[in-house]
Amino acid sequence: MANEDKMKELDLQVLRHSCSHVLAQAVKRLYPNVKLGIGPAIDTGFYYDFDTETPFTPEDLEKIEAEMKKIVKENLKIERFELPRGEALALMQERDEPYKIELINDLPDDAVISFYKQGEFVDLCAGPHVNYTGKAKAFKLLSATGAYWKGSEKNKMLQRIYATCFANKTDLEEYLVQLEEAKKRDHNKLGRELELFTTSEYIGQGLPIILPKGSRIIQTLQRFVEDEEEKRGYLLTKTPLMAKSDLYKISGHWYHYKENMFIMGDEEKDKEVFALRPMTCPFQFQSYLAAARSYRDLPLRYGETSTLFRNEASGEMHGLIRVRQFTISEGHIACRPDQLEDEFKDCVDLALYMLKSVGLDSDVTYRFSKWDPNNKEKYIGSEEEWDKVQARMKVILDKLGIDYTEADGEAAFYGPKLDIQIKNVHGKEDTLVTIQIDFQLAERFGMEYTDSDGAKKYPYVIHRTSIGCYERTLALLIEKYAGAFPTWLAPVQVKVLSLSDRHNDYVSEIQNKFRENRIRVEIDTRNEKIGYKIREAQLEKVPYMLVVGDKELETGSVSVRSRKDGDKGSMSVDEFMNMILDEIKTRKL
RNA sequence: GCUGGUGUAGCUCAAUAGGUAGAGCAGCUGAUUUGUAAUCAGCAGGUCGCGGGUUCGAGUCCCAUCACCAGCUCCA
Repeated sequence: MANEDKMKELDLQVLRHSCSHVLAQAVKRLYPNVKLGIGPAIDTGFYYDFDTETPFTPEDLEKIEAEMKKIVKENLKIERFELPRGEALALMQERDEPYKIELINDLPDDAVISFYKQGEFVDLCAGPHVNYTGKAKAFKLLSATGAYWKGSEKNKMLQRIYATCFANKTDLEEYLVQLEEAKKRDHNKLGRELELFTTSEYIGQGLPIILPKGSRIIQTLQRFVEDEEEKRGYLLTKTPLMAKSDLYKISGHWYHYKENMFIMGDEEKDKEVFALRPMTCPFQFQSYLAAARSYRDLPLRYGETSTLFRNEASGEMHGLIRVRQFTISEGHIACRPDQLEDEFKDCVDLALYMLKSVGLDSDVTYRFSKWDPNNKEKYIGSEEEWDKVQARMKVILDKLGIDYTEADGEAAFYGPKLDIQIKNVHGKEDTLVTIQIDFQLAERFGMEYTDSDGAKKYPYVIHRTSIGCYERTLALLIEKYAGAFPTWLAPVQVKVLSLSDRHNDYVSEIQNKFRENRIRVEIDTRNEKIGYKIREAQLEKVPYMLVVGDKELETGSVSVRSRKDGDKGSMSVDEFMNMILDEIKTRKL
């Protein structure tokens, strides 16, 4: 980013932060009893949290926005002042702002305590700010939602108002249009419109029904993944979808993951209690345990297209991105310490190859997810072990030369992770691919191998996905391509359109030929005008439409229309077939 | 799980202040045999998410519940 752009970005942050004060001032004017939380600038604008007895309605937002416009018009001077801790607390006491008092008490002893004042409004704030409220001309309130104080569900839920603000009206308008455009790509809307998936209230929340077209895309991805894993020496397993609680007690899931598991039976009453599997690891470990292992057997790479069940809280489900049942390209690699680096690198290589193949490689970021040393009960293993394995992982990551951020408290309960993150159309980030180093579960399960010196040792286990879970990946692909998938992924690759019913036999002939060559083809021989059929195929986002009439019938050709470029003229059936087969084979994006 | 919003035909949406549901598209039937983004006509389609309640009367008001959406928390 150029220096100038950075400055602009910074200016915008300051402006947005000031705009959040204007919002808070407006709220205090209209609802004096409301208590102030915090109001920072964010990527897309800003928010402010308020403690209020009666949540804000959409009508309230309109009133607040009108009041904000007044404050902007009043063009109040924004002034900074500092107070010693005692006086700062007294001021907030006097203004009856309990959350601000808590914030002051949280500040370190040597902190400078600053306030910003505009007209009658005063807020505890580090700043900086613009100098007059008149600068915040281009803003818009977007939504009101609940948000926990200090982000903890143990605390009271405050009311958050989200808004956006730009340097000028043009930028604001542009952003709002962009928001609307993004909504059109939303997989949850588009995926249903394109008949890729649906949901049923009789089946339940977080349990999407993948329709034939969506299934075809997933199948294409799955075949690709399984073939590639086979090439890379993976061993395929088919393990059960459920197990007795005994298994999860060994793995630790029973103690660290129970609230996310679907458990069948009552521990008090039943002799055996079963649970649907939330992860595949303990199952694939049984495969390792099926024979005595030598150092020569390692690495052992197990792969499985694995369906998992996780009992997510009801409010957490989202389209295909967050569901209760999903299928994932799951894999576990047992390896010796000296193999760890190469195996890890191969996992990253595999994931990147997959992402590149579907065109998502430039949309992801990397996160090194570590444990939280202040929250040890969430994890198994000792501090020394965690430090050691995290240090080793860091070395590997640095050698890979990828640009990653570090995140405390994001590790799995059994080990640190490299998470490949992606943002959806609403800007919300999720994990697409994860590669984890597990230094503990092998020992728990007694997964030994005999080393060259005759000693029994435990291998490292890498838990990894190669393309993430298929539901989520499909969702992101829908959004990436706005439903217009590359030909190799498209559920329908060609649609053959007849001009009139005398051409129907020829259409069927072409259909059969394409099917034999595994080109996904549909035909439209309805008694409709060609323009109508084209419009429909175009809205279904089919990559190629073939128009056939008398001319084509006589010469054994087809008239090709591409979704992207329109009419491409005529060519022979074989010529077209070779072209599209090549496009599919090379996975052209 | 929490906060707020939404729920009328397959889809998109109407229904004045509570008086018994309407349109476009899709579907079906018929006519039209069509040359690159919508041919015309007719027909059919709804226990207004589900369950209670208030009322002479509820799509409209109240309660509960389910699902969907945005956000928080949580996560692949």
